[in-house]
Amino acid sequence: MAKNIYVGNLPFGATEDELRDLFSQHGIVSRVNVVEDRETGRSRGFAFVEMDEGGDEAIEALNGVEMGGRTLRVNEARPRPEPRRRW
DNA sequence: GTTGAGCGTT
Repeated sequence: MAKNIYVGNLPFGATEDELRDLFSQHGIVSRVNVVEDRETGRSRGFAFVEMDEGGDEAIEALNGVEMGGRTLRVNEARPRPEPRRRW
């Protein structure tokens, strides 16, 4: 089962491709999602990375590392707040 | 700068 990871304090210059490449060094990345403001289209400074394998190792290895002058915050993501309706 | 969004079904 995949592990969902939250990555905060991101430099605004960080992209999904960079995150995928970074996390791939510690496991298998199944999905990456940089969160941006839907009204402005600018980065909100955090992202989510889903990993099939090595998620725990990646969190330990990457939490607190510097990227673009910012110290990343990495930990397991919380469940989503919004109760999206499905059909 | 800190815990996601859109489609009208994915």
